[in-house]
Amino acid sequence: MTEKLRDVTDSELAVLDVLWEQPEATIREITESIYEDYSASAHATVQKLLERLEAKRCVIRDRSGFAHRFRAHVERADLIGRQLEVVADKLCEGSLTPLLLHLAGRTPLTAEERRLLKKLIDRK
Amino acid sequence: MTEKLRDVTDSELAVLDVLWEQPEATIREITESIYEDYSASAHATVQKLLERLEAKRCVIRDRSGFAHRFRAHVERADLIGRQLEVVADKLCEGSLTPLLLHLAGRTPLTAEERRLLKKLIDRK
DNA sequence: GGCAGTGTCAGACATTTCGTCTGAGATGTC
DNA sequence: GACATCTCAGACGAAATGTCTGACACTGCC
Repeated sequence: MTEKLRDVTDSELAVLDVLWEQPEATIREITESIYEDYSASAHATVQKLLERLEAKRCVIRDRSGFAHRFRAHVERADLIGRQLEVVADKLCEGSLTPLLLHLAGRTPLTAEERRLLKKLIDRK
Repeated sequence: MTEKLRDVTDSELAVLDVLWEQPEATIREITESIYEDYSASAHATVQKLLERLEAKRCVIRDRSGFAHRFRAHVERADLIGRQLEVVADKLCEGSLTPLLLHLAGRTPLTAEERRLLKKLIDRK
């Protein structure tokens, strides 16, 4: 379904961060969130980032109004999952299990997190 | 210590794969492992990849002989850890815990892996 | 000593990606 | 009509990446 959807850039991520904060926004609003001083070129830059994010299916564009409105089409968790798959493909022949074991061995956890984690593992 | 050590490319990874298989190798040996037919240009390509891997401190070069000999300076697990950190930095403010929880929720596991995993979580 | 084979190294090259920016033109407001 | 605001197409430079060439050094054998 999701087709290609290659990696998301840091700059693109900044745009997505805005869209994860509020349900939808125009280019102008996003630009003002990201750059401290608004300018025509900053606007154009954000426009280009959104264009690429749309191509990557990370964003949905509503063209009905004069100024287009954008909504996030992926959650942060989707991106996390995707990135983890990329790592697994590169280094573990696609299996996520080694990543899980790796993290389990060296991530500092609170007692509460341990409990939750074990519950997740046993879920079926 | 490890300085910059940026991301490792797929082609560079192919070189590292060879070096993870055998303790050390010359450029010629690596080239013959990767490309089906050896050629001067393939040799030069591998040379360049090794040069970059050396700059990234992923490989150690022994210049004492006529043909240099190379050894891996990172383990596959190091790279896994590094990549996971990159993902965490990009998407989870540097924390590995979300990654762990994410994976725990959706990685298919055998009973044996479950057992091992819980042991890892409780260690310490 | 000379020569063929093999090395290293420096650097060029085309391609792609990424962030930035400009200009043309459409649409809205007053 | 004048002006602000928007989209869109496209150019731009910098950087990364994989590939390749040419110049030169070392080894070993005749």
